[in-house]
Amino acid sequence: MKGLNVGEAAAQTGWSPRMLRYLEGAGLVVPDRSRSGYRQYGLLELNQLRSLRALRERFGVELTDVAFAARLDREPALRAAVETWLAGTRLSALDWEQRKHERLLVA
Amino acid sequence: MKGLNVGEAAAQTGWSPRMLRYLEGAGLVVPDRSRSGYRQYGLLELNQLRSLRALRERFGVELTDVAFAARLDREPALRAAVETWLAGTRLSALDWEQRKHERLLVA
DNA sequence: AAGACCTTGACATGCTTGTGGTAAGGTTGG
DNA sequence: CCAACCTTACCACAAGCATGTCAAGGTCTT
Repeated sequence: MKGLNVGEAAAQTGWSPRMLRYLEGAGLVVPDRSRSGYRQYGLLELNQLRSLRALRERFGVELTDVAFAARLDREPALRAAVETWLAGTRLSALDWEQRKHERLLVA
Repeated sequence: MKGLNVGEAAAQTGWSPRMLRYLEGAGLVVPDRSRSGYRQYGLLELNQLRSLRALRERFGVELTDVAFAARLDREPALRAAVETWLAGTRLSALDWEQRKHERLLVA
C-alpha cells in the first residue's frame, strides 16, 4: 500500500522532484502522505503526471490552462459564462452576409 | 454600417483603447477595419468585450484562460486529451475505500 | 487648416509562471 | 549510526502577461 516517494515518482514520469512539489502546490497532482509526511504517489498520480506531460509536449498547453480546464469542469457557473463568450466567437467566424442585421442596427 | 472606432468602443465597454488593440492581437476580439484602417466595432464585438470583462471580474479568469477555452472549442484532439486528464482528477476526488484495488497493485 | 481622433511600433513596468538552487532539519533502511 | 533519502522555506531568475505611455505619422470633421 506504500506508493512511490517523490524521487521515484519523478524518475518514472520525467518530472523533477521540484516540479512534483510545485504541481502539488498548484493543485494539479496531489499525492497522499505517509504518516511521517512523505509524498506517496500511486498509479493514479503517476498516470496524471504522464498525461500532464503529454498535454504540454503535444499541445503546448500551460499548467495554468490545465488548472483552468479543471475549474471549468468543477464550476458550472463558470462553464456557462465561458459558453456565452464562445457563442460570440462562433458568430464572428460567420460569413459577412450573415451580419446584415447587425450592421443595420448599428448604422 | 460604420461601427464604433476604438475610443468609442473603449468608452462603452470599460476597456482602454490600448487593451482593445491588445485583445485584437491576442485574437480574442477582432473587429473589422474601415478602408483607411480604423477598427470598427459592431454590436457583436461590443458584446464580446462586455462578456470578456464579466468573465474576468466575476470569475477572476485570465485572458490566456479565455484563449485556451477558445482553443478547446476549436481543437477536438486537444479537448480529448484534456478529457483524459480530467478523468484522473475526478478519480482522485473519490473515496479512499474506492482505491483499494490500486493500492494492491502498487504494493 | 486645425484639432481630435486614429494607426503602428517601441520602451517600461509590475506581476505571475515555471524552474532551479540551497539550507536546516526529519525519516529510513542497512 | 550513517548515507541517502525526504520535508519546508527561502532566494533567484528567465520568460511571458497585462498595461501604460510616448513618438511619428495618417484621417476626419468642421
